[in-house]
Amino acid sequence: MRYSQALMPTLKETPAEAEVVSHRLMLRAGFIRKLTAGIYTYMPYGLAAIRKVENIVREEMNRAGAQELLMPMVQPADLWRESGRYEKYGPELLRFHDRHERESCLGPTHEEVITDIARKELHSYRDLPINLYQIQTKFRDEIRPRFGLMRGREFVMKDAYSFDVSDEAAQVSYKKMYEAYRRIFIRCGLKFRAVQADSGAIGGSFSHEFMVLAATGEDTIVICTACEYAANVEKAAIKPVENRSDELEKDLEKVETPGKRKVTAVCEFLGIEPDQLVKTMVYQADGKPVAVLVRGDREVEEVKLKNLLGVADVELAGDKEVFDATGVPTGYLGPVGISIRVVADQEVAAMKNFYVGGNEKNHHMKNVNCGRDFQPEHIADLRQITVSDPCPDCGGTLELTEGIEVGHIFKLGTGYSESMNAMFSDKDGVEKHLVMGCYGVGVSRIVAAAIEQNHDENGIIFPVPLAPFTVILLNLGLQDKEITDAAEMLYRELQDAGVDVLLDDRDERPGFKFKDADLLGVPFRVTIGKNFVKNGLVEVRQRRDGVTEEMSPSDVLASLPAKIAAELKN
RNA sequence: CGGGGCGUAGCGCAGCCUGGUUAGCGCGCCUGCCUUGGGAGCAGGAGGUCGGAGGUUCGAAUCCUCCCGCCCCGACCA
Repeated sequence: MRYSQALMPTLKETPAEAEVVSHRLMLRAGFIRKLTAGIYTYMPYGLAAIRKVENIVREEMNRAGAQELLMPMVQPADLWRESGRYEKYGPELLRFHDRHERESCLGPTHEEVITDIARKELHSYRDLPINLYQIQTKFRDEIRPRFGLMRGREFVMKDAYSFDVSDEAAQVSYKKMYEAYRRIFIRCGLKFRAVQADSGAIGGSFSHEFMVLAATGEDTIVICTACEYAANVEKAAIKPVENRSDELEKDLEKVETPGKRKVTAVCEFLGIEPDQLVKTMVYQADGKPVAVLVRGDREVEEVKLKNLLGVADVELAGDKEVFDATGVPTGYLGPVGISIRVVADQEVAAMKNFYVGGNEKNHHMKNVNCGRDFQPEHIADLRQITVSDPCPDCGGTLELTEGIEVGHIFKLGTGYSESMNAMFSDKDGVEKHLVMGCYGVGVSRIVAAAIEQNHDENGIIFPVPLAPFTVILLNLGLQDKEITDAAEMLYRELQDAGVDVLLDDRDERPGFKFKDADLLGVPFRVTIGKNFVKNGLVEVRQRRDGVTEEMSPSDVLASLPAKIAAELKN
């Protein structure tokens, strides 16, 4: 590509809308331009990066034995009614009517369509196992799109679906995808972790997320420093508390706590520590109030709560909702004699003689005991894990870190094949439900994540496998025939050697070209200038470490393509 | 949807509080000269429904009302 003919509009200044590094750099380097909230045009250079990721994903999916197909984006509502998700999916599913008033939606994911294909085309155990995938633009009407390509409403996703004869066979398919995903993210040059995850709205029984480690990540993950354990905090199970303290249960007492509503204020006033107090949080679980008990210094993990209650949505209730449901102002709520459902974190059940709200303004209770003074409907793991908790697997020390979810794999089981009646005949002639798995990669998000992980103050530093151009060739002597001839020749020769090369033949000053080369993040920069006229040498500089060498154009040709090929191998 | 913030030239911003006649600055863009190894310099030039609608006023970018859009924090998720 000749820079003089390319639409790669770089910006010196950062548009005000961008907050995170990848978004800022993608705007500055001319990757993307926003059309409206969460919806972007992929400009030529940005699209080239996306294509690089797509190709890696495609190669690894094919290597794992999956087959590519392409499903429709516009889907009939009736299909979604069959799976029960038309009602369940929520407002992320963009619904609309076509000209014949037929209800339709834009595909946020494709379990329904692929299951429809499966029930029509897969009839025998002989057709199985099979794994079908596509790389496609998805639309999810996110509540709050943000961070550029990190969370857009339109985004490029690879989604794959496996079909098996049994749970055991599905486990094999799942493992294959797990391995394929590891290879994909390694080849993309990303630092990542596979973590145990909640299976969320897609449904299913077992799942892993692939997290790129980066401070701007929207997820928090726990990693064990001693063993292989790693999990999303939403999922990270906390070990049950073994033995309850053998302290004697004391008599229940009411104490005055005028104006003290927050845990810290109550503790300070009563001269106690937060771990002697139990807070009562009211949640709306699918619209119905539930009181959730956790120790004063703990946080409720809403995903665990949601799973325990088996509801689609939980939301912390507002002051008014709390008062309407219980007749008690927030801050003084407690489980003793409360009228709404109560669930307790397992830790609460093991505590003795603790403090809770008195269910009366300006009052708390002391010497409260679970089982004696109140009986929760469930006692379960409901709080968020912390670094002071032991590893659920080995008891070792945990670390917390932020991650960007770039892949998610699920064992779906037979949920969809049952609701949509997708069957096959087994060896013994018995009709059975297909056992499914589904596997997603956020292709456009990978580009954003890669930039989050690979940049400096001057711009992007592309890993070679993702770089739209691996070499940028700077002609610093446009007026000088000798320099220009050498640049043109090297440009052709590098292209012939299969290198993605960008020739900067723009009539700009050297500093300008250097800045753009850095901003674009091209891994290798070859500069032809004065030194070529003097002694026939060009400069080769690596973007990542700034290592610079002088050599003849023929040496460039002899060494660079091989070097690049080595980086691509992995 | 709840909370916070912002809409003035392609981009980044000032002006608004305290209304006043041709609405400024930097970058970018166009023309010319000059310059050529880290976003040069000089000269000239183009480019604006001040987000939209209504109102107050002799007069509105500025004050008031409503609407729209965008960004940030939360719930959602590849």
